[in-house]
Amino acid sequence: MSIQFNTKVDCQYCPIRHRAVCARCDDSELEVLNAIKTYRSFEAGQPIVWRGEPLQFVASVVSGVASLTKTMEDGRTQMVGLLLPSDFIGRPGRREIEFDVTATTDVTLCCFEYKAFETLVNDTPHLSQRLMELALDELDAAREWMLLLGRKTAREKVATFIEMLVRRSKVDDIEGNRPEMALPLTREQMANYLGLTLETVSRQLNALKKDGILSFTDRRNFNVTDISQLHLETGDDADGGVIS
Amino acid sequence: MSIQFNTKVDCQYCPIRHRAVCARCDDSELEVLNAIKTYRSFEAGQPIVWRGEPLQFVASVVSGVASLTKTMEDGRTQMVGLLLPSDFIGRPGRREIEFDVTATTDVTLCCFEYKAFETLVNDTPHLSQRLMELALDELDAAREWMLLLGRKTAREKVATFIEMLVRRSKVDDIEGNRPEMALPLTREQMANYLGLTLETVSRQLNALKKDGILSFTDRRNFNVTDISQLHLETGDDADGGVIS
DNA sequence: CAAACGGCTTGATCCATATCAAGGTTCCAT
DNA sequence: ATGGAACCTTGATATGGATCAAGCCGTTTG
Repeated sequence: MSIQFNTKVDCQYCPIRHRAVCARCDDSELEVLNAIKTYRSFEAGQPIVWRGEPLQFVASVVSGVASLTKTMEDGRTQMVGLLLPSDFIGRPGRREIEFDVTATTDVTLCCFEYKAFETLVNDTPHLSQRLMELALDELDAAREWMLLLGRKTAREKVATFIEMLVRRSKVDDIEGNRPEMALPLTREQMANYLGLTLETVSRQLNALKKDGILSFTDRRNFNVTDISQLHLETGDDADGGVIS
Repeated sequence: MSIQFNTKVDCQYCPIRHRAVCARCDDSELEVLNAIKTYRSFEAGQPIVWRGEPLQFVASVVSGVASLTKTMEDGRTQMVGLLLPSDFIGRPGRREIEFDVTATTDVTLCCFEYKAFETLVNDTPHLSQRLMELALDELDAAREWMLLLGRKTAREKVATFIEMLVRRSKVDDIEGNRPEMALPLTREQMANYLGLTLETVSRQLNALKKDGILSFTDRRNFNVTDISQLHLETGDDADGGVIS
């Protein structure tokens, strides 16, 4: 099965309304976006955009996870970004990108035709400001990841990745319990994100499990059993840790 | 000696006029910038901004090289950016940064008081557009570096660094000869940029010299003797190589 | 001028992670 | 239900780069 064109949800009920590129838009601006947007779905594993291919659309991730990857001639691969719900694909003035975008889980995108969106951005400070914020957030994230790739140990890398997943999908229930979470990536994809091999990722995940920091219900679903210890394992500043 | 406040150069004669944040500005916009700008110099090794400290000014690098570094509690350090002439320090809406900015050579900055600049950006699309371009360029560079840090060998890392220096300081003379260049970083700083140790950097530089790719007049000054071989050593796509 | 210091090189050794290899589990297609 | 493919685990071994160590060079300091 190929790309799905789905029924679109009204912006007012959209789960990413307050974090996506439209976050600052008022009701009338939202109406314009609502009119031109289309939804598309991609199954896990499907390519969304190839490197160098001119973008037909820009989009917000509504649900699911997509990855940005760079590949060397000999096959070495580095993931350079992970797109979670509310993250944005595409930038004004850049019709081409120099990495591949792939759905790593089933993904639904809220798409805008490239040219129409660009025009809209020029007329809508609320959009262009938010786009700048999103770009700067990504820049911060990329630099944080440079520290991880260049200086952290395998254990620190894996712990940091898990902690990031927890932070980005903050949906503790009322009690503050952490519901079970799913790893959105295979061991190999995690390895490509963390600059490791899949064997090392597997060993480190099992080490964190053995040390009582994570528990697994199966290979993809886990709970964080000791969040403050997890934080200590990331190598990041001691203070950032939240005892919950 | 501390920070120097220098006489400022008129924008019309400014060496970074066409690449810096002001690149798209017209004459009248330039006049406004000219009126509010100040020059400051920092000696090699001096801090420019500390992590977490509220920015007093934003600035373009006019000459010299500055670095952005992140440091872990135990002292592990990763350089997350290298600012060469025309690069910009500071972003609208972000009064604090989470890395240190340091002069690695003697540096001259073209500074704008934070609040005044922010106001100007809001009223000047030529500025805000250019600021977005610069941010996206940095994002591209950061992602390129993620590939380097996560997947390249020590030799590829060093070759990539040298090639980047050559590319960014493109000033071949009329014959296309490459004049002697200076390394703007110590071995230790290069190591922190490349995710290596200083010993490994030293060994790889000497290996490139032994293989006839670089030649050194002293420890800091070198020539590229085989630019196409240098490119091959970077591990990047075969086509990007320019035979000059 | 000597001494101290920062930056760099070079050699010897070590070790974290890669690589190689084999087998297990889950899920899907026939 | 059977076979196969994708994914994951685990063990044995190899290795690139880190670490430890010593000494050199050039420059600054006393």
